[in-house]
Amino acid sequence: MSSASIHKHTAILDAAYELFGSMGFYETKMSEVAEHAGIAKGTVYLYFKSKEELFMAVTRRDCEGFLEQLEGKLNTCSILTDKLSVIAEHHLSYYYERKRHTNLFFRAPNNNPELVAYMALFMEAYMQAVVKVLLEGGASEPELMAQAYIGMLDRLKMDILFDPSFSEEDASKRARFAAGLFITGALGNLNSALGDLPSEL
Amino acid sequence: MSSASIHKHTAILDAAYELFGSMGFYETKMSEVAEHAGIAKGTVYLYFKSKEELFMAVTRRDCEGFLEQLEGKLNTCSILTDKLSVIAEHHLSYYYERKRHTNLFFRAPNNNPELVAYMALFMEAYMQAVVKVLLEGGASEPELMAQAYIGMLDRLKMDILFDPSFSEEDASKRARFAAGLFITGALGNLNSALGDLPSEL
Amino acid sequence: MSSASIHKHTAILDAAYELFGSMGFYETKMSEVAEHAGIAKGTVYLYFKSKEELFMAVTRRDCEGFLEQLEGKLNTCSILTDKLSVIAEHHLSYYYERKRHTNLFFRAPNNNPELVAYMALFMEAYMQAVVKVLLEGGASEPELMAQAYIGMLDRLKMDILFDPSFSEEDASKRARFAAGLFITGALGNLNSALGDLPSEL
Amino acid sequence: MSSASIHKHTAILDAAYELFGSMGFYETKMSEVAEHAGIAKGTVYLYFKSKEELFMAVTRRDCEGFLEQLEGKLNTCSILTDKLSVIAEHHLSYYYERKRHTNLFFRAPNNNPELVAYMALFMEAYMQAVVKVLLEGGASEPELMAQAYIGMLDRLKMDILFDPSFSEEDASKRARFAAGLFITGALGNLNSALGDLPSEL
DNA sequence: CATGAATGAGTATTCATTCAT
DNA sequence: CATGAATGAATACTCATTCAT
Repeated sequence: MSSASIHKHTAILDAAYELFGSMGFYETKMSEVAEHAGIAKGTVYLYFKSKEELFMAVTRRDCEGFLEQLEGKLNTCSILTDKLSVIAEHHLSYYYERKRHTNLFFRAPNNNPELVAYMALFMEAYMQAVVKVLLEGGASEPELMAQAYIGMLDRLKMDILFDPSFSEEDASKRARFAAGLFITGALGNLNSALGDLPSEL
Repeated sequence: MSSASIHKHTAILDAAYELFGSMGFYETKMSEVAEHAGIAKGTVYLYFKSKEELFMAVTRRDCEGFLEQLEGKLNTCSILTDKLSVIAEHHLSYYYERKRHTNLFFRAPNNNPELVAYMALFMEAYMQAVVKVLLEGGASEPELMAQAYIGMLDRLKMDILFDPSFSEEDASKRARFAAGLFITGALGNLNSALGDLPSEL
Repeated sequence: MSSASIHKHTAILDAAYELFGSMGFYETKMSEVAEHAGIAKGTVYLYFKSKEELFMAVTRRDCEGFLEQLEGKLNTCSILTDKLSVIAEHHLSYYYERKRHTNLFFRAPNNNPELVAYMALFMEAYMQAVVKVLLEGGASEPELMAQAYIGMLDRLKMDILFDPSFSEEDASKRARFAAGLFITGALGNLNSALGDLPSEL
Repeated sequence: MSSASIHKHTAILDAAYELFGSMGFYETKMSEVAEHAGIAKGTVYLYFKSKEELFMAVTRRDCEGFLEQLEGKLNTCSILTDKLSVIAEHHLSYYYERKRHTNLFFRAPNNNPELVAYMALFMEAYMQAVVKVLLEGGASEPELMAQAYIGMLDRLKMDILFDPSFSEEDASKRARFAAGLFITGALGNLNSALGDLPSEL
């Protein structure tokens, strides 16, 4: 692929990310993607053979970016708790930067097995990244714990997406809260009523 | 509304729930809904004035059912930890029963402000139900903690939706795990490396 | 037909006249006609077997009223010029009263042979009424002259329909103008250039 | 616009003129227009963005043709009476050629302000063309006289439209009759009863 | 006679995709 | 490689009419 080709390929992905992310799959028109990318409608099909494939490519690029950035950040620290904090900060700041593009995930095409499969792979990869950290801490049931941690983060990101007044600082504060809660649990935060806590929990 | 009318109203909602839930909004045709409900196409429009309004009605009925069932279950126990377990069990079992209908949430229509507003209300109501429980335990920052707990549960439900071999018993086990992790945190589960835990967390 | 029936029959015609006249055939809904008439949708069909038949009935009643009123007015005078004035005044005042209901004529149903035939009959009857007057004056080619006179009047009524500021007095003035022009021609109104008028005209 | 585009544009207008003219707006289907034009349904929308816009374009082309031809014919003669004859001949021959397409005017779409506005403009332009001729003859009240003349012609054309046996020669004869009547009035044609003609007429 | 719930035929319009240039 | 004119499948919604009550 020539350098001009690569440039055009990227331009299409950028335009598609912008539109799919803000409008969703069904409300985005291929002609708009072409227009945004500054090329002709037919040209899009020289690079991506269908709208669904283009959506897949956009999703893939975004997810890979998420994981690569996470790896990079995790490599900057060695202590377990720092790593858990890094995960939380990354999750929330990533979505903070993408608050205008949430429909990439919420409004994906229906009935596309390939996309479902890819999203499962992505979730698995993300989980394994967290599992790896937890295993350094000797966790038992690391996969469930990883899922739980990711879930906490994912829900705590929601206000970021929907509350326009949410600041980057708020996001960061939430990240620290999440890491703390995950590590120490709600116990220390709840009163003595929990003295009744059954031992089997 | 006559009894025949109510019956037809319900039949349409049931058919729409089935189809929206499994195919998503965009891939569900009004003619299919009518056929499933055993009535003529035009009749659907006597009960719901548009496809979007029908989708809203289906969503509303489902969300209200979720909250009502949760309230009912919470009223059967009084101890804080039991309540947290009940929440977890409810969340996971509810989705377990609906594993074939996940697209009701994942593939909703785009650009529908009314739907977005309703989902925000629902999330708020769910969160408040959890907050109420946590306040009995004297929690500080109960809203963030509620969000975090719900997030954990939501992610832990994912395998239920996507893994066909997932059993109801697996769901129940996950619920207990989630409640335990939320209350005591990962600390007890991780090794001494966490002795380094910075105090500000 | 009972008195209640007659009342209902009339109520439907009145409602239909109102709606067909202001909205046109295609933009008027049978359900609206029923609602305006204060009866149920199905009841309309007890009196008129289709929308087209109802439109025919409305048209027929209106045209018959036009002709009957004209006859009545013509009977009040005996001089030829008075009668021509009466025709003109009638034509313009009739449409003046109906300015809100022009679509009864302009927006009739397409492809309805029965309606086309009726309108031809009406025009014929109107023309014959004028012909009868002209014959009293010993006109040759009375039919063409009648058509021409009616045509003049019909066009002169247009401003009435479309110009909201048009007053009843304006309408009356136009009627007198039309009668005068018809009788004496443009000749007296035009300058000597018409001295060149070829004899064969 | 390329030559192929212009050709297609024209083909659509021709097909639409044929169908709107004979069936009326509401009974003409866009798919039929496309079929008549020998193109695909979607292609029509590349040239005209809606059925209403297409109707407007057809109407506009027809009305402009009417006025242009009239101007051309009027320029071929200089004497007032000739010009009045030309107007009459044009009016009647034009509709004679279009006898199969009367519904372009009689069955237009309802509630289209743009169309109503355009038709008003057309009528005004037509009237002004006649007014210009009358002013050369020094007429007072030229606008009312123009309207009256046009009205005469318009009514005299009706038999052309509805009587299949009407010949082009008949049309021409009517045109001469109309011009004569307009200029000299009915007076010479009526008997002495008109001696009573009140002076104010 | 009166009702109004139910029917289902009918159509304008969109937009992903193709392919001749 | 690039274009953009052309295609045609696909679908929500309306409303005249019917008929069981």
